[in-house]
Amino acid sequence: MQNIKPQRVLSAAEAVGPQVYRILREQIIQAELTPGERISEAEIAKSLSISRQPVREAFIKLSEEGLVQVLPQRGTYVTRISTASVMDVRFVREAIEADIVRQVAGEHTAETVRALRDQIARQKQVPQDDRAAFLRLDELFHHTLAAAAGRAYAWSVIESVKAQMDRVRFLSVDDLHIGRLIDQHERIVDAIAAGDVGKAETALRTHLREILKSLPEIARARTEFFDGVA
Amino acid sequence: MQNIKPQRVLSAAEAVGPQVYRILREQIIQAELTPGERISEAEIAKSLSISRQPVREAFIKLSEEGLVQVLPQRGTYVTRISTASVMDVRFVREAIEADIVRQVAGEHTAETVRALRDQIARQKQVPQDDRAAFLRLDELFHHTLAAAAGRAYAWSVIESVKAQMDRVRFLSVDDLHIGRLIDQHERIVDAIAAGDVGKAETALRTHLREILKSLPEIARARTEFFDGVA
DNA sequence: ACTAGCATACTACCATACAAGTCAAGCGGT
DNA sequence: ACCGCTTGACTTGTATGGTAGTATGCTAGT
Repeated sequence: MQNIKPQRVLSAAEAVGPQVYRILREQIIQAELTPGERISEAEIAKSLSISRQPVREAFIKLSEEGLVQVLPQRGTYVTRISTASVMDVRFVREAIEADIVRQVAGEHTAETVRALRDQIARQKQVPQDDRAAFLRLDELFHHTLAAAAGRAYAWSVIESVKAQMDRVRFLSVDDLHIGRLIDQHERIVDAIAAGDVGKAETALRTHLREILKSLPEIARARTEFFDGVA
Repeated sequence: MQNIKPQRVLSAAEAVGPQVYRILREQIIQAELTPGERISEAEIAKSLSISRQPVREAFIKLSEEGLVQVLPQRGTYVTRISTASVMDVRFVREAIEADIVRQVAGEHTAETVRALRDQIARQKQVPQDDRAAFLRLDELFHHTLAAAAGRAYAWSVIESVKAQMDRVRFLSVDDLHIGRLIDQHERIVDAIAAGDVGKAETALRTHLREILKSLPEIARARTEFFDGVA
C-alpha cells in the first residue's frame, strides 16, 4: 500500500517539469520562498516525491526568468529583487502594451468596450483587504486588452517576463491606491471607446508607471528582500 | 586512444545544454535543419558524443522559442515557418525597439550618433553577394541602439524572440533591397541626430515593417518551408 | 588558543537505465 | 485478397547512478 503517496499535487497528464516550474514560480512571487533562500534539486524533489531531473528543468526555466540563480556545483538561490531588473521588465511591458492598446483603440469595437467595463465593475466590488483578488482581476484586464487586439503571442511574452513585477506588487500593501488603479483602468477604456489612440496610449503608460512610485518605498521597507544595489 | 573524440566542438567550461541549444538554433535558422524535419534526442546526442539529457534541455528551450515542436512519445519536429508567428514576433520587436529608439533620440549623444554612422559606412562596404555579413551588421546596428539606451535586458528579450524573423531573413534572397535597408538606417540615425523623437520612431517602424513586403513572396517561393495556413 | 590543512558532506551536471506510449510492418485468420 | 491484431523498434519522460567541484567543520600541529 506504499504506492499511494500522501498528497500528489502533480497531474499525470502533463509533464512534471512544467508543473514544478509553475509551483515554484508562484511560491517565489508570493515570497513563500524568500529572496536569498537556498534551494536544491534534491530537496525539492524529495518534498514532491519525484526525481531530481524534472526539478532541474524547472530550475533552468526559473533562472532564465531571473527568479533563481544557479551556481554550478555550489547551489541555487532565490534571487533578491533588484529595482533595476523590475524597471527593465516594466520598460518592455510598457512598450508592448502601448502598441496593443493603440491597436485596440484604433478598432474600438463595442463588444470589447463592454467586456472591459464589466471587468471594471467587478474590480470595484472587490473588498479593500482582498489584494490577491484585485491582482487577479487586474491581470485579467490587461490580458483581455491583448486578446481584443488578437495579440495572444505578445501577451505570452509579457507573461514570461512580468514575474519580477508581480513580486513587487505582492509586497505592495497599500490598499488605498487600488482605487486609483481602477480609475486609470476607466480612463484607458474611455479613450478606447472614444477611439482616441493617443489618449489611450498615454493613459496606459501612466498606469503602468504607477509601480515606479511605490517601488522605492517598498524597497526601503523590505530591504532583506532586495539586493543592495540601489 | 579512443578517448580522443574526433571533433569536440563543445567547451568544457560551459554547461553542455546551452551550447547544444545554440548549435541547433543556428542550424534551424540557416535551414540546415529543414522545416518539418524530424530530429531525436538520441540522434543528436550520438552525433555530438554526449548523452540525451543536455540535448533534451536544448529541445525544451527550442520549443519555447517555437523552433521545434516536441510531441511526447512521438517525436520532435522542426517547425515550419508560419507567417502568423513571424508577424507576431515582428509586432513585439517593433513595440520594444520603438520605445528604445525614442529614448535614444531623446538623449541623442554625439558619441552614439558617430558609432551608428560608422556602422552604416561599414554596411555600405559589404559586397552585394555576402548576405550573411550584412545580416550580422544589421544585427549589430539594432543591438547598438539598445545598448545606447542602456536597455540590455530589452535587447535580450528581442533576441530570445526574433529567431522566427531571422529564419525568413535567411531565405530572403534579393540583394537589391539591402541598399534600401541601409537608407532606412540612415534615416533613423538622422532623426536621432536631430533629436526628433517622433521621426526616429516612425523611421524605425517602417524599417521593421520591411519584412512584411517580402514575406508573402518568400512564402510562395518556398512553400515546403512554410505551414499551410496562409 | 589559534591556524593550516584535510576529510566529508553537500552541490549541480552529465550519463545511463527504466518506463510508458506511439507507430508501422508483418503475420494470421477470414 | 484483405482486414485486424500483435510484435517490435522507435519516441520522449522519469528515475537513478556517478563525477567533479565547492564549502564547511574537524583535526592536528604549532
